[in-house]
Amino acid sequence: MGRAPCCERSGLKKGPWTPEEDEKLVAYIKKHGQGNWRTLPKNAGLARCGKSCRLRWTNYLRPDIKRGRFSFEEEEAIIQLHSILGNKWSAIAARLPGRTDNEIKNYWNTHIRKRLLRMGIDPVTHAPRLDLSALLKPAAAYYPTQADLDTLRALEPPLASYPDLLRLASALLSGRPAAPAIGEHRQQQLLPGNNHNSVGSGVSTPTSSSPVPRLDHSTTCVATTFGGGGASTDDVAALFDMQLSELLDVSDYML
DNA sequence: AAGGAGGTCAACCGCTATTGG
DNA sequence: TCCAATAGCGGTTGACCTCCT
Repeated sequence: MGRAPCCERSGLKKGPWTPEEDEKLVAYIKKHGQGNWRTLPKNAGLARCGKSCRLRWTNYLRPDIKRGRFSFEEEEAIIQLHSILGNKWSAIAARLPGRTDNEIKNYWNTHIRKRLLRMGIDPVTHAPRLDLSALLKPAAAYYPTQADLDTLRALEPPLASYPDLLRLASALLSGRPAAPAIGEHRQQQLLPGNNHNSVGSGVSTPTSSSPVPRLDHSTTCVATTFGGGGASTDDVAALFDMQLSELLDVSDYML
């Protein structure tokens, strides 16, 4: 597969699109459909390469694009999906109707990533980087102390406001299985094949080679085998991380 | 008021995947 | 099966904007 010569051809315009160019592109696609991006600019009377036209259309001009600030629900979904899919922006975008991969990528890099870092959460692994992470260290993971739970209880807003996290923390303390939590429910909803709001047909499903496959394990398995030695520290960390990120995410919105 | 710093986001770059001859 | 063309993806850049000093 050779490299596409694309924009390197001289005489093709680069940089920001003018309203006139937008008009031409929209009018052409409305009339003829997307078709062949390579020949589209010529047929539409645009001095742009096909790649540039495709990008402009998919990221900006498409009529179904939702513009404006991301809602809390969207942001929450992005964080959850990113913990499952990693930097698969197109796969994440396919699960957020009206949002483009570029928009989500930008939003992640400029907002969410920084906020997670500020909150002490690693945006790549989604693992807590707070002192709370002591709960997840191998030596303490299965037998956290009462002091550890007290730390969680002292959180503002109160941990009691988040029964799922509290339930998991209590399970950590008692060593008994945690009941299915909201994170599990959401993960079931968000995992490929379980989403009914998915748009587009070319959604790639994560494979074993996914960059962040940690949460491919069933959280139910983690929860029910918890305390019985069946769950790895990573599994527990992943589940706890999901709950914690939900807690911290909500608290950030309250600031 | 000026200008420097930092944030935002549209657009580009370079690569891989897919398709079709 | 091979190879070229094309589509699509994730990472990066840079112009523009806002905020701060």
